[in-house]
Amino acid sequence: MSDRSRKGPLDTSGIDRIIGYRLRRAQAYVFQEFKTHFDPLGLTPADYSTLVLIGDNPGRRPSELAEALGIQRANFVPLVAGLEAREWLERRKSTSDGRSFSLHLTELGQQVRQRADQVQARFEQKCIAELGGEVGRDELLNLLGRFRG
Amino acid sequence: MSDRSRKGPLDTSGIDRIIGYRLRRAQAYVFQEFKTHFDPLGLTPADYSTLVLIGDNPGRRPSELAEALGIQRANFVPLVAGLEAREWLERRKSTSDGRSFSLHLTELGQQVRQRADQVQARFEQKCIAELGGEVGRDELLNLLGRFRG
DNA sequence: TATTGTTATACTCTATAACTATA
DNA sequence: TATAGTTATAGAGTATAACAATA
Repeated sequence: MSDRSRKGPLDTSGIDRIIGYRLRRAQAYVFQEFKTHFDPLGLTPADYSTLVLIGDNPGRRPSELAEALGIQRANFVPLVAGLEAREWLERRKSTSDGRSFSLHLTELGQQVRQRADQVQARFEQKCIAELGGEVGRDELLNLLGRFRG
Repeated sequence: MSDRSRKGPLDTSGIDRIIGYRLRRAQAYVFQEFKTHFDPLGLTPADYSTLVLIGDNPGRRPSELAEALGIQRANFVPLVAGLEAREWLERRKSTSDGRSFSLHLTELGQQVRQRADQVQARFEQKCIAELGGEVGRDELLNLLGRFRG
């Protein structure tokens, strides 16, 4: 029996206790699954969260939305440009502040959001099943919410 | 009262129910905190997990370790090169397979790992406190482990 | 033929500084 | 002078294809 060819599985107990590492692995897995679900719609995770946030908060400014999403306002620019190019949202010049404008979903954008919400609901059910039911999902969101709180 | 200057906080209830989004936010926060803790040691999150995994599994091949870490073996190359350049690990040519070699922590690498483990233990305590105690930590790791399981 | 480590490359995400036009 | 949106850019992280040496 050669000692080098078959050593059995690796000991991952050390890295498996690192919260940040486990968060990275879980996030990578869920994002990958998310992408396969949303690929037919042509929506990235960032696209979808932006669509939802603007849909729920019409008329807001880019910098407000970027901050709520936890991204730099500079990185929000190409995101908005992409959604605008597909005519899913529109910018309306602010009457009170010439530097700024407000963001709104178009009719088409609202339809896309509705379809995306249905895909999200299906994907959410898959995640909930993996988490062992809605109690597990609620507990996970609760625990994640304790960071930064 | 101008209707545009003060609209109050945004409605984030939509995005806050998206598991992938919440995982991204939590992971970004924990990684950022991790980095501030590990900056004095010159260790990135990937460096530290690699150090731990090799320390717990001396003599393994790069492709085994890369797979266990969930990264491409191509992307593992510069990671190992960086640790080797600092003389924290060494490669020993395999006697049974001329293509491969085994990875081991050097004495210096083991010392660095010990110091890093202490930093990690402190950081872990901070995370546990934010999670409301060890029960919260255990529950979080348990839930994260249900993905991909 | 298949596999190991490697190189090259490209694409995404993220972070920073600086510009412009307004305020 | 300060702020909003924007541009440019650089650095990570990640994914793929292909190559040389070895099996």
